[in-house]
Amino acid sequence: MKKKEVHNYTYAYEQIRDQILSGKIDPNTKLTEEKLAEHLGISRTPVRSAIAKLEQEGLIKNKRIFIPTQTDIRHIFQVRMLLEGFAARYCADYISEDGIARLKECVKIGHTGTTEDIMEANFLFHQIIVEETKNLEIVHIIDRMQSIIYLLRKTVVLQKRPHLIEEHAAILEAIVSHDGNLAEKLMIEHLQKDVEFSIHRLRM
Amino acid sequence: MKKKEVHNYTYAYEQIRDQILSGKIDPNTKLTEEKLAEHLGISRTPVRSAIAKLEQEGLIKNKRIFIPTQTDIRHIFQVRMLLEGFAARYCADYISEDGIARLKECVKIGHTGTTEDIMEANFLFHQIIVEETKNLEIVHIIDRMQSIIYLLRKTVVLQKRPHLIEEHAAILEAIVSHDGNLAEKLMIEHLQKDVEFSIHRLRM
DNA sequence: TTTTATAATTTTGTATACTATTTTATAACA
DNA sequence: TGTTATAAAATAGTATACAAAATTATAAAA
Repeated sequence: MKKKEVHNYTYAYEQIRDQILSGKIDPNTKLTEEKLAEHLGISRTPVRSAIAKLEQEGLIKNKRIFIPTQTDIRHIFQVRMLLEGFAARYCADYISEDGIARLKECVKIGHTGTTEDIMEANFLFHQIIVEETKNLEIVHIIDRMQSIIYLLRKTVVLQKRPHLIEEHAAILEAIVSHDGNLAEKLMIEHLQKDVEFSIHRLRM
Repeated sequence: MKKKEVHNYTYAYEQIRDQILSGKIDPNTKLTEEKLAEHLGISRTPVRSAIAKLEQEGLIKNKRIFIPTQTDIRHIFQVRMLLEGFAARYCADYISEDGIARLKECVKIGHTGTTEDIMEANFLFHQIIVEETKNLEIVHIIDRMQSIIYLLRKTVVLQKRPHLIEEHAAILEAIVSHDGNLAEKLMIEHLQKDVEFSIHRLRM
């Protein structure tokens, strides 16, 4: 019988991460350990651990929220194209029935849901494909990039990039019909369009 | 004029990492903060930071040196094949003169050097190709995997996997002759052979 | 006014003490 | 002998104090 009390450093990590990702912390403010600690009602020690982790994940740099350059984004998405392209190809052969059902649901929400729903569904569409590889290393790498990916997802959804959902539908279709080459190709093109649209819209 | 005094947590990180990678710490011992701190002549605080970082890099898990399963290794090398395959393809078009010269040197040492030299040259051969992409995201991902990669490199070099250096030479030749497709294909096959050989030899 | 030097302040890095938790050893029981 | 319960020891998590470093404010000089 294990009571898993959550440690303060986990609490601090999740709180700070979520506040950054949801835009609740102004990107220009300097994140000082003492203020964060005071705000969360804990001491500096667990806050330090949390910041260290967030720095390693690239969300924070020099105690400030990290805002990536155009080049940073292109590099990150190059990695996404390679890993998620592979994942899509893999899915065409090995995806589970449950995976297909969940992907279909994501596409459906993409057509009918609220903005917030669409944000979540877009995240999930990619997440499901990645997780279906059962490769935890890939899952972790994508996970570590979520902060930056979130920025772009916000842009393409809020500013309604054309054909976003149709592209998801096409990728799903390629997977369902076991066409791995096509699934990979479509995934790479899809991510490429996200980058170009976002970089243009964010005026980078 | 900035005097960059190295902090204790950096010192601790490097010391512990190097001791693990060089096999100076028995893989079965439990890494306790206090003993490490005492051994390094510093307090627990910077040691804690160092361990946290090493845990995130996958070198340590649950305060013990992490020994990957066969599946872990296959997953990590799947990522390597994707990223380094891309890197090799990229090099065929864009590698610098200096890069080619350094790769040639690695192949040469592979034929003539001591075991230790060959270890270093093998590391460098891959490292140079990865760095030539100028994609820091890819560089960092590969970097975070070095602990596991090191294990396999040790195996293939010490146990003299056949054709190891010849494969490097073939990859280099494909790069020099600007054949990106071939360079990628050879790199993937090369890594695949490393995995199969090592998993067999390590009896996993 | 701008620039530079110095002082004051803030913030981080480290040590240490204390508490909570986990692990290990010991003893009681089946 | 093996299993479970309890005590003890070891270890990790946290708070806090203080020192070192970085940052900011202030004053003096050009």
